[in-house]
Amino acid sequence: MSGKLDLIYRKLYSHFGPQHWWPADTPFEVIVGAILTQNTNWLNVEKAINNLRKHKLLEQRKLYRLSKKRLSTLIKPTGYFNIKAQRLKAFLNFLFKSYQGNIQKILLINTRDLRLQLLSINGIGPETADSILLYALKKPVFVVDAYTRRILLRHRLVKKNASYGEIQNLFMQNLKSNVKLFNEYHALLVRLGKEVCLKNKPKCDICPLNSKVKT
DNA sequence: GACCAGGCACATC
DNA sequence: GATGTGCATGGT
Repeated sequence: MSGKLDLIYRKLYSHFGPQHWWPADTPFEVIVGAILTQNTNWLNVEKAINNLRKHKLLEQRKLYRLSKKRLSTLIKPTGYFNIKAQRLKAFLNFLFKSYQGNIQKILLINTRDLRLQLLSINGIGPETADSILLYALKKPVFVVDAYTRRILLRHRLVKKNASYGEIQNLFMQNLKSNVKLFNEYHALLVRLGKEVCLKNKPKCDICPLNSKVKT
């Protein structure tokens, strides 16, 4: 399997090139985006983030002080705005109550414990926690999302009812543990899912995974 | 107008 | 542990 996952990565990278993830200026902006993008098109997330930026609110202390009501209005374009405002507030409460609002301080915690702490926050599930760990905090954790699952299923690399953890282990046990690799690999799977895997069912004729690696 | 998007919590069986 | 449902906007 390890060779297979390496091969897939090489095919994707040679086909699409680097994806430059995560599109954000600061770790805090990554975290906000990770919560806002739950089951939501990224274009809608950008509108919400730009609303926050425009009002100079894209900073943890400012959002911590902002009312939930006002926050939900600003993030309206993402959909689920009430629940997402609550989830952002839940994360901010965690950040300020446990780490005085200082993201550098949470970097001192070992990755396994930090992941458990993130998962204990209401509104942060496995994908959001892992996105925060990998893309905001640069920890070598593989992110599994709906595209990843769909693509692996399509190519018969996992069984239909595989859990999040099983899929994550598949990558983490068969690839070298490397932030840059995990970053690019997940981004490439999302790119593939958006552009190819959904639009060409069931044969996926133009799927780059069905072609030879370019040399 | 239907369908989908870089999930999650909660209820129920 | 598996399955179903609510949350909601904007693009195709």
